[in-house]
Amino acid sequence: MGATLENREDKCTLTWPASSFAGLPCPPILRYNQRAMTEKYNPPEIEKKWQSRWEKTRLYATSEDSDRPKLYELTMFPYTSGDLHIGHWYAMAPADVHARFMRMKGYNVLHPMGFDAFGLPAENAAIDRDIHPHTWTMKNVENMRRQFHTMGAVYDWDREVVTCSPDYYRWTQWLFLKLHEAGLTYRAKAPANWCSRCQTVLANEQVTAEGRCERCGTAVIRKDLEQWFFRITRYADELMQHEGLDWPEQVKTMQRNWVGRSEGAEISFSIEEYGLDEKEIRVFTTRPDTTYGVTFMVLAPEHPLVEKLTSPEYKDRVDDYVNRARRQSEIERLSTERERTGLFIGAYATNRLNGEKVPIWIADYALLSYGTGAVMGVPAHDQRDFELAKEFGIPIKVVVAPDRWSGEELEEAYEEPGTMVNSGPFDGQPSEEGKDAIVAFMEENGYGKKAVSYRLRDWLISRQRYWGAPIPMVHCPRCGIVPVPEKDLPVLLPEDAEFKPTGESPLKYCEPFVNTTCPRCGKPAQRETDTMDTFVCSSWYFLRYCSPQHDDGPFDPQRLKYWLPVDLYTGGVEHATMHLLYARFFIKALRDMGIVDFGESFIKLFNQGKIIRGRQKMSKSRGNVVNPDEYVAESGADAMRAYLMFIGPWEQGGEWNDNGLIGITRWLNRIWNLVLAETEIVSVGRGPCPDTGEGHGGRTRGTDKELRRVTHQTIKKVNQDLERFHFNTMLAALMEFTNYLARLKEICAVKDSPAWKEAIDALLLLLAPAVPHLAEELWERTGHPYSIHHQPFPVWQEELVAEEEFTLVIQINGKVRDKVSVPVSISEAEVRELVLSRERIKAQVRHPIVRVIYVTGRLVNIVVK
RNA sequence: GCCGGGGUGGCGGAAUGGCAGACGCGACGGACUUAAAAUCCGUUGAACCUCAAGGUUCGUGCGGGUUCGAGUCCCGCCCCCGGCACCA
Repeated sequence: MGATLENREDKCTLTWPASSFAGLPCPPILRYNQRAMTEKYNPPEIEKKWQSRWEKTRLYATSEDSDRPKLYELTMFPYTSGDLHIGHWYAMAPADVHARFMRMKGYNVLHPMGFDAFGLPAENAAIDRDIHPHTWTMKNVENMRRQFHTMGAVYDWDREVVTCSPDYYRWTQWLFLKLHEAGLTYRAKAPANWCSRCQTVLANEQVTAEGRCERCGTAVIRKDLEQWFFRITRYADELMQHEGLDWPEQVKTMQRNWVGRSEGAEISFSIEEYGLDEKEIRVFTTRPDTTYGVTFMVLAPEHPLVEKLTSPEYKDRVDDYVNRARRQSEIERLSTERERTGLFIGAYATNRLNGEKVPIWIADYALLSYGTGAVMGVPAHDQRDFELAKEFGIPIKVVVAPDRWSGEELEEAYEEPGTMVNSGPFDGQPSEEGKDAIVAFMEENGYGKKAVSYRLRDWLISRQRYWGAPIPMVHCPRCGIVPVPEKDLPVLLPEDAEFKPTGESPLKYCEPFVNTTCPRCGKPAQRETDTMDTFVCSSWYFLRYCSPQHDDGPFDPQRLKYWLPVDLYTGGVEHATMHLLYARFFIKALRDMGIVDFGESFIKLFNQGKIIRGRQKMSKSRGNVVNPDEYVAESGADAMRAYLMFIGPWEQGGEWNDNGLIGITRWLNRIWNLVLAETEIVSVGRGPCPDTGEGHGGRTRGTDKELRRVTHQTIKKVNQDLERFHFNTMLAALMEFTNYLARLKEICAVKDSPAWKEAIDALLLLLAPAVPHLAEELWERTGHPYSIHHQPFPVWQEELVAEEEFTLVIQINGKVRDKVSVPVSISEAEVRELVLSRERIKAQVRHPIVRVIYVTGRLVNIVVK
């Protein structure tokens, strides 16, 4: 144990605060090997110890009878895909740190966890591995739950929610029935994503960006099936509003764009001459001002009028085109590089504004699901129409003149506002005014009106798959579609269904499930065999956490009233237009039914970034996944938690790097040694800090006063950073504090000083949210009662934070030329005098001084000619 | 194409319009060690001047502007990442 005497002179240059100890008389001290003195920091051991103690003492159990203010902090629950990967840690660990912080700040914090457990991956795994989806899922849940425990989070596991459990999906079904009662569900034929190889319908998420089946790579086609929808479009306008929500601008914008409200007009074109029941083709347009420029009509290939209007000589070609369009997949569409296709169907419609007869075409750029499924073709003022017209020689009629336009042909569609021409009585009007004028005119004459159209479609919730919540409906040959009575819920998912892909819902072939009696007439009937989209399950799970065992309804209203809405919701931005939109719709619908009394569930939303590796997203196929378990076993959960936070700003994500973890591990070791290493051995030459010691700037150095100042500055910084999710800079501040304390300890006998004790206690308390196990262990070892996580978070005293001096930066023409330490109380006049009397400055000010700018407490800038 | 978010040392990243590069990694030098690891101390944006103490110039993707002063604000571009993309 070779203790060495050293000359103190060369060790007194400390870095923080800037040269704090410079100028102190430095007696020689004894160096020693701390590691040899002290028990080693052993993360796996202490983490296991505290995790089990926290659990035994139910440290994180939450209740509703608290006199503290409530705070509901929620992290998006994970899908039960197998195990918790580093991305989950990145989402969960910092959120847990924040929840712990708020707990210590005195809030009654609900920070629950659960599992999104229904869905296709389980079923696919089942098919691949010949294992039941339930078995596969529950095995994953168990594994993920175990992994969550190693993270050391504050989750109250009594509140766990697993969406595939009958206790849960019973209420998913109940909510379906409520939506049904409210008229928010309907059944309609709709195209589904169909993989002809797997013989199955795919969810949108199962179709790759290239329009292929995620599993086998076959191009997905569309197949019409009777499906259930939720009328989310009824809430389109409200979903675009985010009043009172503290959400990222990006998400709000994405949702607004997704809903895609367009204002315009619905205009009717006459087809009376064909003697059909339908006398008109209705179109939606945002440009009623261009109605005089219509030179053709376009119907979506699937439009019901196509069959009725097609003249016999065009029938074969039209059928062919329609069939091709139906089969067309996204990939084919993209590969055609926007080449316009279309076909004249041998019929005409009349533009009632000018009496012109225009040919009716079909083209795949007209979508049945948007607007009215029909478009008026105005080639001069819509690029798609323009391309079709050019391709097939349809006339192009300019009705909105660009500036300085003198009748020449257009190179491309002119889509900007202009002056109306070739528009009868409307000639000469600015086109923007013409919009209203023309709609008003049409309205008077009964063939047009103002209209709004949305990009948002109703939510297709049917899945022709096994592993989901059964839709609680019965098909009765006599009574039609009849809802299952509430008392008969849940409609249990049968365990023994054959879930191999056959192209139809697996439940269809499960006779004991299908065959039932009609709840209305009591005669034999069949159950609905589709299951619900998993997004239905996740649209209300945050309500269930309030009272997960409640069996009188989806939640206990009293407890819901206590906890909801969620104060802080964190998760990935990828859910902006799916889960978050669905959940908002659900809550608005429940509000309108009087089931809840609020219309938004997530007051503040925060999106963390993604963690990548090798500049790429982590994925099993790339082989770049980081398995957190190995790192936890080696370095500990505390190091993992801290490292993930230290990578960079939470909202930006970042790259995983093993070396970064090393730095954190070293730091945690330094904390361990700082707090625990015995100091008695270091006795030679060691004396009390010179409490009245004067630094070179007349400032006291290495004193209790300074120690307390640094302590309180750190407390302030950590509080403010945690408040704003600035975990990386919070850790940097704690590292600086640790470094400062370690140096102080080395030169002064600080052990028994109250300021030192305050500093170490504060350090541990500030560390508690980020590295809960280490903080708890050191808290115990420094003689405090269990548990540090019941302690209040340190609060700074502003008067202790204040510096007595500051470094005045002296600039000449904006360039730093000198610095001097001055008391904070210095007046501007004194600054001027001091600065101008300095030799260095005098020497450099060679020209007349124009101005002197003094920024209080910071710098002075001498402006010379 | 449209909508977001970015571009700062060798790397991850700090900086209410006021000392650019905190904190960490890496690298280099030193202490300890038979040696290595670990640990500790120091140096570390670039170029230049100086025996030295120290000093000068340049520097936050590019080009302009505002300002006493710009990584930060304004205008015009370039590049990277993410999302949306025939929505009439």
